[in-house]
Amino acid sequence: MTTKHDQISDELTEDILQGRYRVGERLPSERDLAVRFDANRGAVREAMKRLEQLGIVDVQPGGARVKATHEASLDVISYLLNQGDLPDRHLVDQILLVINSLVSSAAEQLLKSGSDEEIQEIRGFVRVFFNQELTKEAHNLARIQLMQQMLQGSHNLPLQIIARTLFEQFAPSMEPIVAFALVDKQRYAERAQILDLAFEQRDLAAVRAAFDAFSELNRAIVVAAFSLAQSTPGQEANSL
Amino acid sequence: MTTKHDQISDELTEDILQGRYRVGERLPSERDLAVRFDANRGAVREAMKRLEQLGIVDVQPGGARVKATHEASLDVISYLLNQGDLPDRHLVDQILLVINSLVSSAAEQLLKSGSDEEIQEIRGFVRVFFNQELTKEAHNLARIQLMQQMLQGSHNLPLQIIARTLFEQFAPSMEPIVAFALVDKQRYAERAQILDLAFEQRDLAAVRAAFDAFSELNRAIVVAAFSLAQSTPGQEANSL
DNA sequence: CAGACCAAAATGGTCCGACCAATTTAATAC
DNA sequence: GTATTAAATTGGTCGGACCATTTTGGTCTG
Repeated sequence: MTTKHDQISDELTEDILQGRYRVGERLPSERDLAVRFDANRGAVREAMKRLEQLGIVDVQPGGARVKATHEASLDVISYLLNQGDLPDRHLVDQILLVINSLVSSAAEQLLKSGSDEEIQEIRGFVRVFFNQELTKEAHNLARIQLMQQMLQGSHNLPLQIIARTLFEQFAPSMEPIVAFALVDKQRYAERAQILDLAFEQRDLAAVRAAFDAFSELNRAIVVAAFSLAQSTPGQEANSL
Repeated sequence: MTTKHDQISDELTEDILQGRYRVGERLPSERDLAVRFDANRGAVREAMKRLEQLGIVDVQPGGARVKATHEASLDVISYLLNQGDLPDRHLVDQILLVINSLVSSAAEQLLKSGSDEEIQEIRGFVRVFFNQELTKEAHNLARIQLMQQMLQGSHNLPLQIIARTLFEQFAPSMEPIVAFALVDKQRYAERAQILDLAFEQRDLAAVRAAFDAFSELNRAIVVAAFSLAQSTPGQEANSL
């Protein structure tokens, strides 16, 4: 069972992100919230601490005030994604773009300062895609691992943290979509060939281009999956 | 005055990030920490909530365990930056790279889906650099504003959040460096011209190239400032 | 001596009631 | 209507207490 202060913070986060409080508005006092959630004030305070860390609330003596979404921390993404039965398509698209950009940047740093061994290692992960007999699950895993390896090879801590944070919120939200994903393994294999070659030559521009082409496929999968998922009646009924 | 639980969480964060606890090791119990900080357990718990949110500690019944830095949240960056009297040069470099990559990605989205009006607006911020008579402060501000406008024009919330989070931690840490910054306004003007033209033609590749060239100047400033700052005896004595 | 077992100690999660300093609100005087 | 002031509210902190779970130590057993 989740702890009480987690329930409280989750529910309040929902409320706020759903816009049930206007920006700048004052939240009920901790004492009132304690009553509402049938909890002790201490538990409420721990929940508030989380909201504060999430960057959606500014708590000061006198009262806690709601902040604008764009002032929030990266961790709000998961909440934003999970507001409907399907994740918000537009937001998913934005995230995909950012991840792509980050991994691409990782590739750049990898090429600039990575050892030949590291490049070879990455190529190993690229070549996985040469095999078109992969199961769908194996293919999914391979895509993720390739990106993670590139991130790791960048030796750029902020980059790694950002990408991981983003991905950890993104992946679970995509669960309801993943069943509809159709992977064109052949095209992946083709583009992996190009990417592998670009790595071999350590040609930055070529790697970026090849990886962009590669990412394009990722995006295409998601787009197609969304269309399928939306045309299929989702048999959920999730409200509070 | 900062609150007590903030002091506690700051001090503990220092300890952990400094490596005074090994990864996986158990932190002292909340009761012991309360004694050490001469505080109530409630205050300690609020501090722990922050550490948990920072992603540097995993607290569970039985004890709180230290996590690895790469599992942390983006907010650790400021702590990592402020561990010496000068920010860590290598980390600064990494951050600069990431920010550049993000803004560049913003430019891409801006070009793809931005209205002509938005492009015009951005160009306004680019043209500021045509004026080589700017004061140093004005020039600093202009650089920041240009990036912010590009971010905003991307209409990509995750992108904006990431960039802002990064920047908010980065900027204050650079304070001790900024005095040593020397700005080559002429080169900025030259490159701004190119960037402006690229925007006018809405040529993605050109914008990216121009912006990269532009960012290169930003990076050069920092590199030079670091050299100056390090060769100048910093007359600080900052410990606890 | 190693391993299974069990009781005691320790730990986080929650609750209650209380006090303080600062802010907010309401009442009051001008 | 506005400045002043007093009262109510709010977050920050404290102390002590109970519970369920986890750790820890010791004991018994093979």
